[in-house]
Amino acid sequence: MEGFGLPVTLKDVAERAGVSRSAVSRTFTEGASVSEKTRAKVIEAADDLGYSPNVLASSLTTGRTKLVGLISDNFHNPIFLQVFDRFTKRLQEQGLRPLLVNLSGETDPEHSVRMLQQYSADAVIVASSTLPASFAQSFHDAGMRVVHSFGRHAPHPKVHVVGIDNIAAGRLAARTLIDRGYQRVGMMAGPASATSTQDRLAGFLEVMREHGEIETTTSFAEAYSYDAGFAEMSRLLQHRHAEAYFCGDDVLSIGALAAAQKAGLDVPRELGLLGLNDMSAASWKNIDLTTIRNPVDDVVDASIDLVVHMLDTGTNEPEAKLFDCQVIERGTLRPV
Amino acid sequence: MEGFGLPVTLKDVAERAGVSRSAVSRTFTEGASVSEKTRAKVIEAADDLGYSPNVLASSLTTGRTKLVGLISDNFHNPIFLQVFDRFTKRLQEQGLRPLLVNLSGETDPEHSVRMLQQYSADAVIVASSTLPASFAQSFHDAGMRVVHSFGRHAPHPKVHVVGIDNIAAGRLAARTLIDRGYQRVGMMAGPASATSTQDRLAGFLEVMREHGEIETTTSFAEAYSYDAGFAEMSRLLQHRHAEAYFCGDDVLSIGALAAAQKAGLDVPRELGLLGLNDMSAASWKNIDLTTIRNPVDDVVDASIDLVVHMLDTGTNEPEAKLFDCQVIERGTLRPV
DNA sequence: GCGCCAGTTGCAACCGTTTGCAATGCGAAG
DNA sequence: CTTCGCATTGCAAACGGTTGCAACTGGCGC
Repeated sequence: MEGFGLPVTLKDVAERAGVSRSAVSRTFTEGASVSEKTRAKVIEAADDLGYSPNVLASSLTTGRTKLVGLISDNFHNPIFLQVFDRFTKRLQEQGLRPLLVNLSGETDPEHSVRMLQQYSADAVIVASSTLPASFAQSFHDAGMRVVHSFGRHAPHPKVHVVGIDNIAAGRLAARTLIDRGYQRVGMMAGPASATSTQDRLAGFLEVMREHGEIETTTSFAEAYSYDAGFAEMSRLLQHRHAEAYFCGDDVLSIGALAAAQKAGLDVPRELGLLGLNDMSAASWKNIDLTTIRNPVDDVVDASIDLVVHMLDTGTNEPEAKLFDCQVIERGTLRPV
Repeated sequence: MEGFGLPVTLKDVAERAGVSRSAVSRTFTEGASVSEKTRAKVIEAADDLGYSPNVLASSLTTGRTKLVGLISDNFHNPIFLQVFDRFTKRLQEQGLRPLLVNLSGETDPEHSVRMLQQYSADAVIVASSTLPASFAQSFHDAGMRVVHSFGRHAPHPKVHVVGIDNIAAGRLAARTLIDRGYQRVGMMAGPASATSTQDRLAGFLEVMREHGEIETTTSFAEAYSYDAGFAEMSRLLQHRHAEAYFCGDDVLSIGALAAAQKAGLDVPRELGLLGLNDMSAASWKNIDLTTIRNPVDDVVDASIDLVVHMLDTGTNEPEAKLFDCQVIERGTLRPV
């Protein structure tokens, strides 16, 4: 059980155990035909030498690397730390290895496709609530197995999608504000280009249209960030504003909250705020944000299930799994 | 430039270009001898077929995978999202690929060593401020190149270490509190087992010992988390407590801040709080935490420089790079 | 004691690439 | 027109594994 620098190979083990290389290979591959006797000899020799099979070499013939591309463009939103945590843990449990790709600004999939092909990744997980469906689809077109996590449910999807039902979340937000009797409401959305923004807004407006008596306004922050939320809310507060806002997500809400406080408004008495995600900071007592919870763990788990299933069965019938959200009552919205 | 499912190999390109496989290989490897004419033919054929060389296969002969293990046990502290962001970006810029490993509780390196060996990672980055030096060293012992980021500077290190000077940070914290005239100070540290905690505490106490006139106390939170900070500060406030606390890190500080507010204490008038890290939430106006900034970007960049240097030159003379910290003035400490 | 079969084993080819080496072509110098 | 040298090329053997196939083994029933 040593394992020092000098890489020990199949051949070394075979020689020491006095068997053929095939025998060694077979004792390390599930369900291959080896007698208990030789297996024992091999195991012993392997342990002595500190051998562990080279996955990459075996991938050449088996075609499986157990590498899974984990692509995201969201390295600023704290909720994504939870996402990465869960993804990595769960993938590891399945014996899969996350190859992390930081899209950071890049919006063209070509480069990522290329590089994941070079590493013959077994599958790709696109973890982003802002990228369009076409992005994930590029991987599919390149012949890779892919699931889009936190993505949008397209009408005729070519790839697996799992996420939250953003339209339903928008509706839920609207109903939540209505139930609390607000007469003037607004949505302070994220960047208009994000698919999540579009859907949340659509759901929100859909319900509000049924309530003509309630004055409804809409605006867009420049990014899903604290600063953008602060800036946008500061702007809104300069004029006649709504009594309560559904914000695109939690960081946006927190920025908005800070702006409200700075303007001397009492939250929730004078201004209501509703977030989305329920990132851990939302529950901090010095934030205490009422928000719609994003069941991150469920989304991740379902994504991994799909990945594993694809890998096991080879099938690729695109599936869409959308989870519902629920509101978490805290201190930034007045009670019903 | 197609690239559909059916993987296209060196051989395919060679046939289409009417050259040998070696020729193709050579046009894709830096500084190999190929004439412009054949190179052109090869490039064209490759483009037509959508070929990109299989890194894994080539790694077999070259011994380089361009895979870098990125190991962390810190998937809860928001500062680490910044860390991952920077690491992934910078690695990508260098043409390296981060293979993310989530230690999550596991404290034994053996498993990770094994798996990174199986993938013949070119190098390993251990990104953790809590793991002992021995952890990173295991990778060294297994013959891998490794740098420990955010680690502790050991007297005779076997591996590269880059991080912040936690002892100096502790000293700085002490001086900061002293300068502001606090007469009773405390350190609310993180878990005693974390190396960062030990060093910060040591530095803090070192300076305080020179100031016998100032009453100094120490306590440990159970984790580097909001909840632990809240709990520990709540406990402290039940008895006679210090006028100002240096907290183990920012999340701990924020928990402490919440506890202070809940107890009706005015911060900073009745209680001073000093954090460490300067994670992005610290600058939110509704937190506004005075804190010691952790130059995360510098640490990451220096780590990557070391990795690249090791990969280029093969040398492995262990080096320690420690960065200094500075305090960021905000609203949780009274002015000098 | 013989034949049969299922379970083991090793051989050798292959996975997609790199690379040492020898063979080739070519231009320039004599 | 030789000769020489260098740049270019292809062959074939690696790299560390897997796997189809044929040869072998042993145990069993007859």
